[in-house]
Amino acid sequence: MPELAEVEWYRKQWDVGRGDAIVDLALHARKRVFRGTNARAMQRLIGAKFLNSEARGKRMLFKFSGDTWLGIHLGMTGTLRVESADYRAAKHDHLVIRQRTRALVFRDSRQFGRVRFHHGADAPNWWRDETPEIVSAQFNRRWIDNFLDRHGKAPIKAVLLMQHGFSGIGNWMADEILWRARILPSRRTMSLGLNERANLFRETKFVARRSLATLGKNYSEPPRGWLIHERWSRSGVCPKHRTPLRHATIGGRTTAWCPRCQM
DNA sequence: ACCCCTGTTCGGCG
DNA sequence: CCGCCGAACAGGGG
Repeated sequence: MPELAEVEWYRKQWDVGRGDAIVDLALHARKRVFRGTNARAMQRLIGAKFLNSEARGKRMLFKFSGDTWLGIHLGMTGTLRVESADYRAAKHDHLVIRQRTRALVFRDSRQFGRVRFHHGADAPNWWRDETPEIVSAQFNRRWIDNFLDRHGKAPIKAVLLMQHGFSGIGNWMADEILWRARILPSRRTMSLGLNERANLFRETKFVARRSLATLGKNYSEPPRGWLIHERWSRSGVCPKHRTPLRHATIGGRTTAWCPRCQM
C-alpha cells in the first residue's frame, strides 16, 4: 500500500510504544526482509527504550536508546501495527518487538520491504539523503526544475516515480498528480512547457499535502473527486466528466489517465 | 488457472 | 559512461 501518506500513518502506529523498553524480539534473520542487514546484531535492541521515529518519503527510521536504530521500508505490502503483549507472530510477521504491555509488529507478505539495523551515536549512512521532502520549503521550483532537466528523455510518469526527486511518490500519487496537472503520463519530460512545469509543481505539493491530511492523519479516504477512486477499475471514468479512463504501462507501471483532460 | 499488484534493484542494451 | 527498460523478487487476491 505504502506511498508517503500511508507510510506516515503506519509510522505513527508504533508511537504508543515510545518511552517503553523492549523486553524481547521475535524475528527470522534469514528472511528476505533482512537482506543486507546483520539481523543477529539486533539483539542489542533488547533492553533499549523506543525513543522516537521519523519518515522520509517511503522510508522510516526508529531511534532507540543505547545508540541503536531501526530502518524500515514497507515495500509493496508492508504494514506496522500494535498487538497485545501475548501476541503470537503469524506467517508474515517478520519482526515482533515486544514491550511489557504490547507488541510492535512489522508484517510484509511479499517481502519487497526491508528492515535495517544500525548501532552508533549518529544516524546511519543509509539514512542520509539530500532529497527534500515534498512538503518542505526545500522542495521548490529551482530544485525540481534541476531534477527534471536531468531526466529529459524519460516519460514524466517515470520521473515522478524516482525517489531521489519525488520522495515518497508512488504509482497512484503519480497518476493523481499528472491528471490534476493535465499532462499525459507518456510525455517526455523535456517536452514540458513552463506552464506545465508550474502545474506539475503545484499539484505535486497539493496531492502530497492533502494525502497526508487524510490517509496520513487517520487513514481516511482521499477527497471525493480524486482519480484514485476510479483508476483501478477497468471501467473507471474521469471524475470530471465521466470520460472512460485509458490504461497502459508507462515507466514500468500500470498507468491510468483521462484522454480528454490530459495532453 | 491465470492475471494483476500503491516498490526497488540489477543486468542488458542503445 | 549515461540512462532507459524489462525482469526478477514473492505471495495474495480477484
